[in-house]
Amino acid sequence: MANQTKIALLKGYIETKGLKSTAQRDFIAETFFKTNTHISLEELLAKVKRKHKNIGYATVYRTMKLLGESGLAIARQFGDGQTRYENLPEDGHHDHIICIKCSKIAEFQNQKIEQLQSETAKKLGFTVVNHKLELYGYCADCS
Amino acid sequence: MANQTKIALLKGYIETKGLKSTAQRDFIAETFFKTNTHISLEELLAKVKRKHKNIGYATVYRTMKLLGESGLAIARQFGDGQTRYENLPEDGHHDHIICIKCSKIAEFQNQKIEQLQSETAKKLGFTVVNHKLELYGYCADCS
DNA sequence: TATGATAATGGATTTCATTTTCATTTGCAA
DNA sequence: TTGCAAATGAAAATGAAATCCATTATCATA
Ligand SMILES: [Mn+2]
Ligand SMILES: [Mn+2]
Ligand SMILES: [Zn+2]
Ligand SMILES: [Zn+2]
Repeated sequence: MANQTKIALLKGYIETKGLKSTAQRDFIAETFFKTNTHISLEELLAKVKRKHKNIGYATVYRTMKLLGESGLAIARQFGDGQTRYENLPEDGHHDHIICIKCSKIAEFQNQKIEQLQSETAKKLGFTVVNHKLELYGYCADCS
Repeated sequence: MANQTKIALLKGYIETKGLKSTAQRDFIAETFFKTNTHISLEELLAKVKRKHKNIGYATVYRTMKLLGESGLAIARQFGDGQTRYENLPEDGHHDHIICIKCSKIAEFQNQKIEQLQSETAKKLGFTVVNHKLELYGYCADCS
């Protein structure tokens, strides 16, 4: 999805929620849409501050929360105590494997696992809305 | 595993680490071994304080960290910002499914999922040490 | 049993990520 | 334009967890 499309979707979301579009939100969102990592709020704020020194922590937090709610960003927590956000992947949902030595993050998709999850949940009477699957171990370089 | 066995294992672990056995550690560990939920440190501290008012939260934190390291307790984080601990399951590793309405937690085991995880990791050059799989959704009562 | 080295304790303090507060500014519908 | 609800940003508050430090406990050795 093109970043311009995302910005349009964001404006739509903001409108339906009765919120207001602001220069700060636009700039923070644009800055985020250009990233391609699992970026922390601290890192994103630093990027934002390069052009707009006066934008504060709270606005970045608030904007990213909004992007998360709207489905235009995915919040991730890899156990280091910091929330990270990533852009929507082009090819749908993925999960992560994290190196416990060098913190490298690899992504994977496995339709079979997803299916088994649903089946397992069904047996327990649950309906799955979302899930978190993280593998931790050593990457090729570190093992 | 019997709680007495666990206490013995803990003492062994403490010894090999060059640490010391104390009345507080023993009592905190015993109290924890008697639980059968995913207990938060706050809840555990409350239980501990019923008998020993002067035991502080720092000691509970430290003791549970020790139990986690020794493998006698499993630390869990279900996304509510609090670390929870659970006792070793009798029948080996399990994962969780959490109701996003009533917070009910169900446990499950699925050997096929575990196997697919290893295979997936292998393809990416990783060796899995541990993993986190949590399903979130609605339980039978809440859907 | 006393001693001394070392680890543990617990209350207080600090850290760190995140949230909230609040005075001020901004967006936007009428 | 103007009214006013929403947003902003600096600062303070929050809450979980870690750390500090004076005191206490453990334990091997004398
Ligand atoms: Mn990712
Ligand atoms: Mn469990
Ligand atoms: Zn690595
Ligand atoms: Zn429920």
